Amino acid sequence: MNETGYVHADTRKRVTEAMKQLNYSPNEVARSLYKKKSKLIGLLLPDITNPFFPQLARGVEDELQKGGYRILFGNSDENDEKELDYLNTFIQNNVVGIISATTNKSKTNYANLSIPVIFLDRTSSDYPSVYADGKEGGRIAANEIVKRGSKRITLLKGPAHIEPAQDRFQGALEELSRSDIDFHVMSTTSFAFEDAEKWAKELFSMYPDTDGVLASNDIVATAILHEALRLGKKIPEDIQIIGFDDIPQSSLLFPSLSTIRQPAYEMGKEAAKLLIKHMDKEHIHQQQIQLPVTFIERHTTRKVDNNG
Amino acid sequence: MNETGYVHADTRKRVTEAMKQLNYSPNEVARSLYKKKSKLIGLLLPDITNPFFPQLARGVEDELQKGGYRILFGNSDENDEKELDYLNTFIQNNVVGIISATTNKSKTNYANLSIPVIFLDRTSSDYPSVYADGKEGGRIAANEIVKRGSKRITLLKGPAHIEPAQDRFQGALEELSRSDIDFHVMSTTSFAFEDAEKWAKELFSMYPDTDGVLASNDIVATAILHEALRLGKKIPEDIQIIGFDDIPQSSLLFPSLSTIRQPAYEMGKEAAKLLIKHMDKEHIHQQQIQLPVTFIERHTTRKVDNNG
DNA sequence: CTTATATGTGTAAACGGTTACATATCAGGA
DNA sequence: TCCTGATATGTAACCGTTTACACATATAAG
Repeated sequence: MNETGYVHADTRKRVTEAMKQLNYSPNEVARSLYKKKSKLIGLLLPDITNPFFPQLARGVEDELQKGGYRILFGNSDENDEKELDYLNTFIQNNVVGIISATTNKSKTNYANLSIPVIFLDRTSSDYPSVYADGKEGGRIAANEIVKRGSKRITLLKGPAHIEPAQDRFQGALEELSRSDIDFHVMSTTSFAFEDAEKWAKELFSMYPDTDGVLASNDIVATAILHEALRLGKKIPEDIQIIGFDDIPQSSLLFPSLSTIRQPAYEMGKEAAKLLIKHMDKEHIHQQQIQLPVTFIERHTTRKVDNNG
Repeated sequence: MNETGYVHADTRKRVTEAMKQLNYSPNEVARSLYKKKSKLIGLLLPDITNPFFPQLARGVEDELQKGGYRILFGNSDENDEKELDYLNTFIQNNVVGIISATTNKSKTNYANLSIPVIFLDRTSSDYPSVYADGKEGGRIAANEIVKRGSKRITLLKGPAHIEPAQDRFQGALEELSRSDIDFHVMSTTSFAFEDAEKWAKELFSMYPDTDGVLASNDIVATAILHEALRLGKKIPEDIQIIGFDDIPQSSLLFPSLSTIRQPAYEMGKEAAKLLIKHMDKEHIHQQQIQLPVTFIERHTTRKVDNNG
């Protein structure tokens, strides 16, 4: 007997002792079946192998664990079919909520769900979501690199289907357009390091006199950094590089990477908190939580120089 | 009707169509309740935020996903209570198997489980397990650094409660003892980068003339590398460093890190395969799968020199 | 016509909990 | 004595499947 009715202290004790003796633990499956509710939530990430996501995942877990929730986990690889597949098994297993960092553009996969869904690292006007201010991040990056004297900037545009990549690109584009600096845009279609190495080579062969690169994320920035070093360029004297995300390894590079930091762990936590509020049917004021982004000055950018 | 009895093709078609129209999908919870079996497996890792583990996790997922299994995921932080807690909820949710990369020494937590358990990145004589040959890795590392001319070696001993850390230490110790090289051992108690930075400082203040470091893993090696660089040492001329694991960022460091590679992704896959075999009650020949380890020569070690 | 086989329908128990409700006992207060 | 509240016990329906089995019908083979 949990919660209701009159239970004498002695009886309660006898029962708990019996439970211990038989080492009984309630079957969550049966409970879930009757209640049509479990203590499970679904977490869908593009690829846990991408160093940005473990932080997110950990934030989510740490927060959900406090509420006694457990995580059903899947990698979507940004593949619509896989995503739908996971979503189905999530609901088949009676999850009470979903946190998704991946999405088909239209979000049709999520339209008919009767449980709360939080988008993480993704924006949405229809669904609650938690994300960093990518556009502002792009602006900051552009502003900082210009302030530090780069004159021929290459702006890397991330994969078109990845929302946050486009936001940061737009922000940077906006800011660069406002300046009187020469720049060109180079489009990339993946965030994999092996691909990034190719873009890096291409960049320096097409635009050998580039003296500033705004990378679409830290992985791409790392590839650029490597290639620049390989070509004998001095960093940050000959070329400045600013990344995006501030994944853990960025501070470990040499020279360490200046970047725009997204607070990944906090984003995960916030998403979990927001989900719990939704599941508790609390009245929610803020459906969209935008976290701030900060410039982390390290050694791929020069010290700021007031003379330009 | 699945499988049994006579079903006319037409009827089958009518049924599937009806399913589609009502967009019915079977409730796994009810199914699981009756069968006392789910399609869920529990995956327990120390900390997904440690760059070694995402690869493992991905290997596990990719393989299990093929068999239609889904993952209930938890981070234990090598904390016995947390581990036990997750184990309990795993069984309460009718998981059909567990893959664990974490353990209380005695493995008492696993003693009374009626479902197959595979230890991953951990050795065990009582349970099936998948791990890399850490001892041999330690030997190789010691041999390679000696071969390349380091004369005053510091051997870093990882946290005592982490099995693989001890294996690689023993291997290196054995090999160094056999040589006529001076070396000293320094004990560390964590793999966190922030702590590693402290050991690095301590190492160079205690043994300033060290010309070779065998690190307990790549994170620690990275910290050593940083500190050496900060002190103005030339790498690999003044000091050679060999890491362990070959986490993705090791090739991205500057100079890039020579290390002993563990095939993390494959280890995850093998563990999943072995688990599936156990669940299918196949007769298992090899309960312990040891994967080979390889020396990855990069730029924190000198080119091999036959003169010593 | 009988029988075997193919196909379809219907009923009910079981899985392990939760919830509702009915009932029984016993104390103390009116 | 009667009533009320605290405590304890018992019964049954329900959650959505799976499985077993009984029964009905049609068609083809002997």
